[in-house]
Amino acid sequence: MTVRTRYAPSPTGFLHVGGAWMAFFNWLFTRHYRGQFVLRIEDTDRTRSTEEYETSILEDLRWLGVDWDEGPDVGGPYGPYRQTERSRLYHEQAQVLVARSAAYPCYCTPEELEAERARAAAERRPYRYSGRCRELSATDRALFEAQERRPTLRFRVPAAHPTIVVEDLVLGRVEFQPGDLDDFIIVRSDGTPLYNFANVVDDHGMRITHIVRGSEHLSNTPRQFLMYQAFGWEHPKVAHLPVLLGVDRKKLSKRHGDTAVRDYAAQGFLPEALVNFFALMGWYPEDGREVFTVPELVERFRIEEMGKSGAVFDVQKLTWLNGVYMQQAYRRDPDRVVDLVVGYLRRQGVLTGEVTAERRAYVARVASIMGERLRLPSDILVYGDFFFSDDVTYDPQAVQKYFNTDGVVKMLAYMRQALASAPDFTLAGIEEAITRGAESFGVSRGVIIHPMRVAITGKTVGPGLFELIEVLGRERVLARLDKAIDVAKVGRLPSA
RNA sequence: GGCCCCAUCGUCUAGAGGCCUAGGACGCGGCCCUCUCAAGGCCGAAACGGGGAUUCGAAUUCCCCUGGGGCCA
Repeated sequence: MTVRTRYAPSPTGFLHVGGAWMAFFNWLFTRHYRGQFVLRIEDTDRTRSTEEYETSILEDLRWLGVDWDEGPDVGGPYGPYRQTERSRLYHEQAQVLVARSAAYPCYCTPEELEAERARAAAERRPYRYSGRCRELSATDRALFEAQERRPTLRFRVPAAHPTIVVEDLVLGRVEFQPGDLDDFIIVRSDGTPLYNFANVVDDHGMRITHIVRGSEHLSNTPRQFLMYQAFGWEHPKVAHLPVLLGVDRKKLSKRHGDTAVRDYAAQGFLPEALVNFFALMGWYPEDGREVFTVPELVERFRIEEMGKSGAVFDVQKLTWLNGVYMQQAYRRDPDRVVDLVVGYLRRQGVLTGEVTAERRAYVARVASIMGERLRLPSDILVYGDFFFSDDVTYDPQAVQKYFNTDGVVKMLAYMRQALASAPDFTLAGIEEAITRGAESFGVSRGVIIHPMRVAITGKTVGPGLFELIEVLGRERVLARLDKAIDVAKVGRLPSA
């Protein structure tokens, strides 16, 4: 039997990392079994659903590398793949249930139901719909209709039904007592289907064999199983995955800051890092390895090994993993990393206008000497803002520490001349000049290097000094040394 | 309120009765390396929510409690 699964987002916002995580595991499970993955758009909330969001969700899924075999954009044999285009099906299937007396119209008004609920609360017993419309006669119905009451459709939970057993692929066996269920509504009085019901119709209609979804749907499962039974359909196998949590251990939501996949994309997180990180939230291979290619994940993933408890989305670990993938990406395709960095610098307004080949080559050189420091494109500015602005910002602590020593001015002036007259301004030439400088002052190179770094970059951290001097070029380095000498003469920042 | 799910270091987790003085990773601290930072190497702090029960022996099984989450209302 071919495995068929689905991911069914509502196009009411951008793809969320929680949703992406769920989509990814559905996809991973499906690909592991060489199955078919269906994308269904649950756009019944017409007030909040938009085409733009739908498009963006498809884009973001593709960006992550999650592809589908059937969906609203590619079609397929079991369409349509948008719920709004399937209303006729829900209506037809509802009538099937009514015809079988598995569902019935309920004319109770919200006020009447509220009264029932209040009474239950007063008597301190759990509220369940009384079932007063269960056995309405034709006359009763005619009477209600005459009052222009618009009925909802309720599913008739079979009396004396045996325990409903859910064999969950992740949670194991979970039992539900039918007596705890009341006759639930499947179609609203305005004729629109409820989530649970539409889901059953869609999943069966789309020949879904395995439902992989969030654990918030576990409680819906017995109701859905009952509906499958009433239809005479075999229910799909189910797997309920935990929900992703924010740092406060609450379900991840927009309150937790950046949660949209495109926010992460915009920050320069790589899809392969994100996807690898997703895999690690809820599943670990037996050998404890953490870095995996997607094909490896597809091969090794087993849904039975999924964790049952909710995982906190830890950006720090994601960032670390992104660094791992950045290095790999740089080794394989430096242009890709340069593109990311250029994109970041443009968004930051550091690069403006057309990025010429020359400008790009400069960024590429900066990126190359950044090495492992580049975990995210933004690290280019964390460690190398001075590459993109001649107006160096001096770190006060750095000035304090390295410009207060006696002889710094003299030493910087000396080195300025040494670099000005260095026969060749290559890495070797620069290193030689500095080494000679240290010798003539009778100090170790570090004594010279630290103040020079502060003088040229304004900070104490960053790429190797020789490299950075070479990339900056003689002219700019000399200008910065001149300026720094003025600063060092005062020994502190000019009070500005 | 009823029902259901979950529970190991700050975080992601390994662990399916003895291999656990509870392992790894991120993060954190220290040392080494080193022109700084990062990377790398070494070291360290850091967890089985509580209580019963079963067993020669429990992180691992069962029960209760607590805490968190969800569905229905």
